[in-house]
Amino acid sequence: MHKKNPRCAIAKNQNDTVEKIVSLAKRRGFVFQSSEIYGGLNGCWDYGPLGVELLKNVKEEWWKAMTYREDVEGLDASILMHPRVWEASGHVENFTDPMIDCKQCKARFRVDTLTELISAKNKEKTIKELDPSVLSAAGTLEEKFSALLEDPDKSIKLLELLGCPQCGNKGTFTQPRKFNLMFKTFLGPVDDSANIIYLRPETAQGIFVNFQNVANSSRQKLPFGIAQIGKAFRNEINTKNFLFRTREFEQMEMQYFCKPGTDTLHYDEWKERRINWFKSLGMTESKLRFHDHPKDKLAHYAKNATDIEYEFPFGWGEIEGIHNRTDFDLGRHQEYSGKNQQYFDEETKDKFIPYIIETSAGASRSFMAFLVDAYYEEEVNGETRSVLKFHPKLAPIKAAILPLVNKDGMPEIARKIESDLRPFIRIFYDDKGAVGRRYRRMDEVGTPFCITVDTQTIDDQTVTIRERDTMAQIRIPISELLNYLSAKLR
RNA sequence: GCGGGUGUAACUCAGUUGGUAGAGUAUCGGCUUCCCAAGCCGGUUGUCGCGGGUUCGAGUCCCGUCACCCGCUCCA
Repeated sequence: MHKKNPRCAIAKNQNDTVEKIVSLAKRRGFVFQSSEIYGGLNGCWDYGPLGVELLKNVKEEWWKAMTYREDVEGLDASILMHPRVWEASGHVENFTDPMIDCKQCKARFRVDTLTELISAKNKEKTIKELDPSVLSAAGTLEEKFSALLEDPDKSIKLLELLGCPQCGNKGTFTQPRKFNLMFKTFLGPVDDSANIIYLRPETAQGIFVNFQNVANSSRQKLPFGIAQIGKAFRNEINTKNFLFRTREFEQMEMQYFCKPGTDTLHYDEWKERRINWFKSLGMTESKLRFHDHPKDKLAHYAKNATDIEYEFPFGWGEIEGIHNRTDFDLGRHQEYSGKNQQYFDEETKDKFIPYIIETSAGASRSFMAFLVDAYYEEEVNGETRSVLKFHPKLAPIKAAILPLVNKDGMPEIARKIESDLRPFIRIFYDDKGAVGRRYRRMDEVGTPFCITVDTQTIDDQTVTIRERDTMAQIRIPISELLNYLSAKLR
């Protein structure tokens, strides 16, 4: 009866759905805007009482699925890392492209690739206008032009003289802006450029640099993985779509180290395991798909890459990436650190740098996908019932305890049940208002079970359990409650 | 970053040509209620996003700014 009808049946359009969820998230304490009383902070969100439970459950299920295995170890690396890490990883080089926009035609250009779009004749003419002495200096026209573009003082004037390659207008460029996606901060109390370090833009590097530590201390042999959950930070140009693109986010990553030649096999295996994880927690299968990266668009480190995408109301969006990173990362860290990152295979007696299969899921994005996927509006007796059909393992509150009326000894029995269950299960006690209203309140926050104490309870020590999705009730003895619920939550 | 839209109670929204801010829902306290947002009585809730300006007077007009949404762009 877990029917998966289109959740937009009542919502007027897709945008309404996100807005309703954002509203519900705030009203019921899932997600608040960061620093809200100060007007908010762009792209930052706080998890409220129910949100933190849902997020914790998502992470816990991931942790169990990924590390309760013989071949995967856990790790929790520091957010701050040695600056050389980000040189080795390629982030320093690749995260700092100055960009300009044409105010006229709205085209955007990377300054470092702008030179390719300008004709030689035009370059010469523009340089002559700006500073004729440059032309007589050594070097090719390309080099001179690029040098001017990179010069912080001269590039501004150069850009004023250049026509936009797309629309031809002059003087329509914005100032060049550096989009450095890594957050900078300072190690130590002195704001000295020598002390610049970064907030990690991904958790992966913390795993790579600990490869030898974990291998040596855990006595693992290839193939094996290292898993980590943690915050990462990217100074995104645009934040967008609620929790989907934020500047601070949480990743759930597992890097699987394997022998070259076996990498494709492991890549395929982890692809299947990872999409099945989302399915096993109730995510609608038709809203999940792989999006394989075309070979010509792969990142510099990858041999193969795919995204697990979820169909959000605003379209398909990546919730997890699975990449074959080859020996790029360990190779680079070996090169930059000077420390050997090879693995010695006892059986074949050969040494090699392991290949890495990466599974990198967004905890915040998964949170949002599970939240959006669970949201339904249903017609019940002419009224709209809004309900979050979370998998019981993910539900923030597992069960509510409701005395049908506040008299005849029912509250006393209900309170006794509450105190018996509370050490084991996240529960909620509610005696306010009509029971129908209480059921609906629990539906709205996704509580899978409601335990109701009624007159019959007083006679025979049984209670009803009302199931969220079907609204059907069964009656069981109070003494069986914990067993019953535990089985359902397992 | 550009363009467009929106910011008024916890939520959804009214608010007239500028004249001391409202509704529904929610929430809280009662009464009533034996199973799906029922009813009755009463109570609480506001930096009108923020800052300036115009004005005797600004939620309303102007400027700036912040945040959110949509589109473009971006997303090693």
